[in-house]
Amino acid sequence: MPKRATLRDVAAAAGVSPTTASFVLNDTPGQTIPEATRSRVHAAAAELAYVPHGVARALREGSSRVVLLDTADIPHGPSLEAFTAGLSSTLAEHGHTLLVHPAAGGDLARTIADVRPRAVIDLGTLYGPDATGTADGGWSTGLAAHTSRQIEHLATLGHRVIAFAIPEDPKAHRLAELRLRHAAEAAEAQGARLVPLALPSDDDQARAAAAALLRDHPDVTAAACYDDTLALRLLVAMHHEGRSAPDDLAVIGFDGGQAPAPWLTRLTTVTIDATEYGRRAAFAALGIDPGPRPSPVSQVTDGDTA
Amino acid sequence: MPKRATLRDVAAAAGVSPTTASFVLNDTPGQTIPEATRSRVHAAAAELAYVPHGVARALREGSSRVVLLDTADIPHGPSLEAFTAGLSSTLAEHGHTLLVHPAAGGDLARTIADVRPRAVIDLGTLYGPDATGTADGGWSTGLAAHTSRQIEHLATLGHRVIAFAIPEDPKAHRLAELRLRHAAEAAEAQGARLVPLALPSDDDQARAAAAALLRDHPDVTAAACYDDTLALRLLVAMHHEGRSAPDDLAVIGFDGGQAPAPWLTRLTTVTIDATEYGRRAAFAALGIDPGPRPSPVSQVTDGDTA
DNA sequence: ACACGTCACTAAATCGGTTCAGTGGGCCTA
DNA sequence: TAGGCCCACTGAACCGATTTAGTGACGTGT
Repeated sequence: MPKRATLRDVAAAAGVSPTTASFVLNDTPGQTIPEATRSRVHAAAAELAYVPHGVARALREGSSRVVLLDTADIPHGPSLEAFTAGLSSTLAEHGHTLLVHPAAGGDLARTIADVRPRAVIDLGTLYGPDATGTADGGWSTGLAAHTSRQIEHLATLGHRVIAFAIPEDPKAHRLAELRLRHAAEAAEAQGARLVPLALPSDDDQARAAAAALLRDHPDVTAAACYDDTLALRLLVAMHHEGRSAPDDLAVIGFDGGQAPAPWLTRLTTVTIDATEYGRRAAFAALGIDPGPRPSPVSQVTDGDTA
Repeated sequence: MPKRATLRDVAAAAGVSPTTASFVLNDTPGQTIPEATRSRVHAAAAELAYVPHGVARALREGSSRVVLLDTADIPHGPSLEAFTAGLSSTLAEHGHTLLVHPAAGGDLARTIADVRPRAVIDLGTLYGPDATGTADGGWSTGLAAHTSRQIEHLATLGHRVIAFAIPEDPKAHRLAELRLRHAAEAAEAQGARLVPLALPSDDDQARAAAAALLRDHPDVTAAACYDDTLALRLLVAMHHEGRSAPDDLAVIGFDGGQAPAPWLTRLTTVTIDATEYGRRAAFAALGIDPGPRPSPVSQVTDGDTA
C-alpha cells in the first residue's frame, strides 16, 4: 500500500516550502500568496490525495478537531439519535468530527487524555442538578419546554390532577428527576397538581403500581409519561387491571417513535425535533455564535389514549 | 487551571532524563534500571498526576491507542449494546480506548485521518456479503448460529414451512439479508422451507402483508422474526386480522429485550450474550490471541407465542 | 595491565504538522 | 538615492512523547 502523502510531499511537488503549502491549504489570514502558487499547491494536494494528519495537527494545536459526546446514562431514543445526527453533521461542516464515548466500560478521563478533544459534551452532567445548560444548544432547557407542552396538553383537555410516570431503572434516574421537576413546574403554572408514579420494568410489579395509583389517587385523571416505552408499559398494566385509556386514565407519551407499532391503539405523544438542538450544541462546542434562536419544535400527535 | 504535567516535568522531578522516565513508565524491555530510580520516577509521576499525552504518543507510534467502532446501519438492540460493552472494557484492560463513530452525518475516512485509530471495526462491512469475518470476534458468524437456533427451535416444534419476517427499513437491509440467508440454510438443514416476509413499519401496510402471507401461504405455520420489535409488529398485524399466536401462527423473536413489556402475551425469543463477542473482537482488533473459543451463548426463552 | 562486557543513564532524532521571525527583491516616496 | 513598505516566500522552533545510538564508570577474565 502506498504511504500517505505528507505536507512535505505536497510542498515538494508544488515546488514550495512546507510553510507555504500550509499557508495555502489553511487559508492562513495575513499571508499574501499569488493565485498561481495557490493553484499549484492545490493541484499537488489533489494529485497526491493529501489528507492532513489529524494527530500531528492536534499535537501542534494543543487539541484535536474532535468533539466528544458522552451519552452516559441517557437512554437511547429517537430524539437522542436526531440530536447526534444534527451535532455530527454540523461539526463536520466546520471541519470537526464527532465521536461518541461509550457509556459502558469507558473511562472518560482516559479518553480525553488519549484524544484531546476540542470539546466534550456530557449529557449526563447536563441533566444533573448543577447544569450550566449552555453547551448543549439548549437541549436540556428545551426539554423543559417539551415537558411543559406535554403537561399543557393534558391541562387543556381539562385534567387537574396528573400522574407523571417515570421508570424505576436507575440508568434513567437523573433524566427522570429532571423531567419530573419540569413537569411539576408546568403543572403548577397550569393550576394542576402532579403525582409521581414510579413504574418498575417487571410486568407484575408495574401492574401493582398502576393499581395502587388508581386506588390511592382516585382524583388522578391523566398520566404523562417519561417516554413512549413507559407509556406502553402503563397501558399494558392498565389493561391487566381491566382499565383502558383514555376513559379510566388519559395517557400521553414523550419522544414519539421509540416504541414499536402501537398495540390496538394509537398513543398520544409529544415528538421532538432534536436535530436543531444538535446543530446548536455544535456551535456551542466550537464557540461560534449560533445565530438567532428558533423556538424549540415539539408537536403533540393525537392518538386514542388522551 | 494547572497545566498538565509532561514527561519532562516528571523526569525533572525525579532527577533523571526524559528518556529514563519513559523507560521506567513503559517498562521498556531490555533496559536495566535499578529499583531506586524506578520508584523515584513512579513517585514523581504520581505526585504530578502524570498522564501520558495520547496525541504525542500517537504521532510517534504511527497510530493512537484508540479503536474505532462503526455501527453504520446496524440497528440498536440489547446485543449491540452488550457487544459494545464487552469490546470497550476489554480494550480498556489492554490500554486502549473504544470510540464510536456515529452513523449519521459522520465521514469515516475523515475520522480515521483525524484519530489514526489502531483498528477499525466496521460492523456494516462485516455484515456485507464479502465479509472476512475474523475482526469481529466471531460476532457475524455467531449470528448465523443464533439464527439457526431460532429456526431449529421452530423445527423441533414440528414446523416445516416457516416464514422469516424482516423489516422493510432500508437501514436494516444488509443485516436482514444476512439473517435471511442464514435462516434459509438452517431451514434446509432441518428439512424445512423458508418463506420471506417483508413487514413495513406502517400499521396498515404491515397488516396487509400479514394477511397476504396467511392467504397465499396457508401451509406456513410459524414465523421467525428479525428482532423482537418486528415480532411485536407481526403480532399486532395478526391481531388486527383476528388471528393470534401460536394457534394461527407461531411467532418467535430475536435479540430479546429490545421491545417494551409484551402485550397480553409473553414473546418466545432468542436472547444472545454478546459480551463475549465484544471481548473477542477486542482481541482481534489488537492482534492478541483470544484463547480457546467458548461456544456462542444464545438461549431460547419460551413464551406464549410459539 | 588491557580488552571486554554490563550497568545506568542520556543526547538527539523522529513523527507531521503550525507558526514565529526573518529575508531578499521590487516599488514608492521624500 | 536612501529609507521604508509590501510581496512572496522560507528556515527553524515547537508540540510531547518514543527510540536509536551512544557514553562514561565499573567489574571481570586473562
